[in-house]
Order: sequence, then C-alpha cells, then structure tokens
Amino acid sequence: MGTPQLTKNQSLVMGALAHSDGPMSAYTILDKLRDHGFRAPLQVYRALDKLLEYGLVHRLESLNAFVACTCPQDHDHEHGVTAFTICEGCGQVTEFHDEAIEQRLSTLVRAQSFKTEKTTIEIRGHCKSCA
Amino acid sequence: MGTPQLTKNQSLVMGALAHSDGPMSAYTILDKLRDHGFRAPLQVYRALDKLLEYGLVHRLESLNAFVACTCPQDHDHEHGVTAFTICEGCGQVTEFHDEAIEQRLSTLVRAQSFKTEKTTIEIRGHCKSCA
DNA sequence: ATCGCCATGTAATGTTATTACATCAATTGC
DNA sequence: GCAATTGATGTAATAACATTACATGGCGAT
Ligand SMILES: [Zn+2]
Ligand SMILES: [Zn+2]
Ligand SMILES: [Zn+2]
Ligand SMILES: [Zn+2]
Repeated sequence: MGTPQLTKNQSLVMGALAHSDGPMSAYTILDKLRDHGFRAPLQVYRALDKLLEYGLVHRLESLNAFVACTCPQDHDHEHGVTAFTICEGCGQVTEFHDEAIEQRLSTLVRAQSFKTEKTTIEIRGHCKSCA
Repeated sequence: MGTPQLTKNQSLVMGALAHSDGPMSAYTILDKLRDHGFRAPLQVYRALDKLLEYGLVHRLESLNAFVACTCPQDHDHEHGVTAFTICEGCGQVTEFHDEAIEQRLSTLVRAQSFKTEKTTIEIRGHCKSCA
C-alpha cells in the first residue's frame, strides 16, 4: 500500500508546499490557493490532514505551520522519527533523521511503559548563514 | 543569579499551574484566576513569559499549553534539553531529561553549523494506565 | 520632584483551528 | 436502473489561541 492518488485539493496544497521555500501556515496556503478556488480554511485543513497521514507533509508544532517532507526515500513505508532545525533568521527548515536518537528515545519511553504514537523534535535557533 | 521574587500575577499563574494535575492552556488559567482579578489574556501571557524565562514553567508546543516544571533540581541554573511524554488518554505529562540525547542532538546540529536556542521534544501516545 | 523602569489594566484585533450542515460524485449491492 | 453507502467538497459560523496598542500605577535613583 503506497500513497493513494491525491485529490484535486490535496494536489493543490501539496504543490503549494512543495514549491514554497519554507513552512507555510494553513492560512497562508489558503491565500495562495484563492485563485484556484479555495475559499475556506477547511479546504486547506482537510487536505493537510490527508497529506500528513500519507507522510507527504510535516507539521511544525512550534510554528503552527507545515512543510513538504524532504525525505529522499519513497513514502511507501513510514519513516521513523523526524527532527527539524528551524532558523529564526531566514525561516529555513531542515529535516533530519537519526537512528541513535530514535533508539534512545524508544528506550527511555519504554522504561515509562509509554506507548509512542507521534514524536516531535524541533530545534529553534540560527542556521550557518544567520549566525 | 537565581529566580527573582515573583510578582503577584506571576505567583498566581505559577500557583494555578503547580496545583493543576495536568497542562493548562492560557485561557484555562485565565478562567481559574478570574476570582483573583484576572480579566484579560495578556495578564496570563505576560506572567507565563516570565515564568518560562525563569524556567519554572514549560510550554508544550504540540498542545498549546503550559505545565509547571517538575525538575527535582533547583532553577538557579538552566537545565538542559527537556523532553515530555504526553498521554492522549488521561492528559498526564511526564518531564524527563537525558544526557545522551542532548549530546547526540548537539552533534547532529553542529554538523549543520546550526546554533541551537531552544529544543522541543514531545512524545504523544498513551501511558501505562491508558494503554 | 522628576525621571526611568517595570508591572499592570483594558480594549481591540489578529491568527489558528474546529463544528455543523449541505451538496456532490463514485461505488456497491440489489 | 436505482437506493444506499462512502468519501470529497463547499460554506458559514464559531471556538481557541495569541498579540498589538495604549493608558495607568508603583517604586527606586538622581
Ligand atoms: Zn519527512
Ligand atoms: Zn537562517
Ligand atoms: Zn523542567
Ligand atoms: Zn494516560
């Protein structure tokens, strides 16, 4: 089971995010898509829900914003824990993955007998250029 | 330099969070403090800003809510990276710290020449009781 | 007393997200 | 063919979260 065919609205939202150079809020996406017939927030939120489900998009919790996934790999399988650096200067977001962190978190959480459903790792700061 | 004496509003907000059994949104805090003269969101947000600065309170980004810090240690010094498990069932939040994760993240981020200012780690799932 | 600083009070507004309800299209079963 | 189901969509209204702007009050330093 891979990613299903995207609907019209999902494709539009995906396209907007993919062509953006940084994260966008739902309302920013809405504005970008007004020319394509978008009128209400729900059109964006519904599309985002699916795109998040398919793993094509990530939500940045500390920003209330969304980015296209930049994983090199296919999305036929769930990718593990996703982490982000987020530059306060230029808004650049970099997605990365690390097996060691995933393992360590897994160990710590298991020690609490906690069952993980979703892990958020976001690092705010300044990128090389904006230091 | 330790934590300064809290102002009246800061004390009230801190008290509300400390006596709560879980995270509270700013507006929930506001409601709890109406009897003590709170009338507007800003009174809460201003107090929270300071409490966050002093490290007495943490913001849960994935919840838009706030919790009292449960560090055993004093707050005379910054504590390192803070992580949370957040149960979707009962709302229980557990704060924890891990040197290994901190180190590993530090390494990865340095490899990007990124300068960290604040790290968010939040694990949503179900606790032992709510499995 | 005057100034500067910080905490506070209040109102208005801005931003993010959800609920409720109606409609439409494709699919399934009869 | 045609009702029933399912999933996507459209629209409006509202809820939830956060900030801006401006005015006031307390208090220590000069
Ligand atoms: Zn990704
Ligand atoms: Zn930057
Ligand atoms: Zn803490
Ligand atoms: Zn629980």
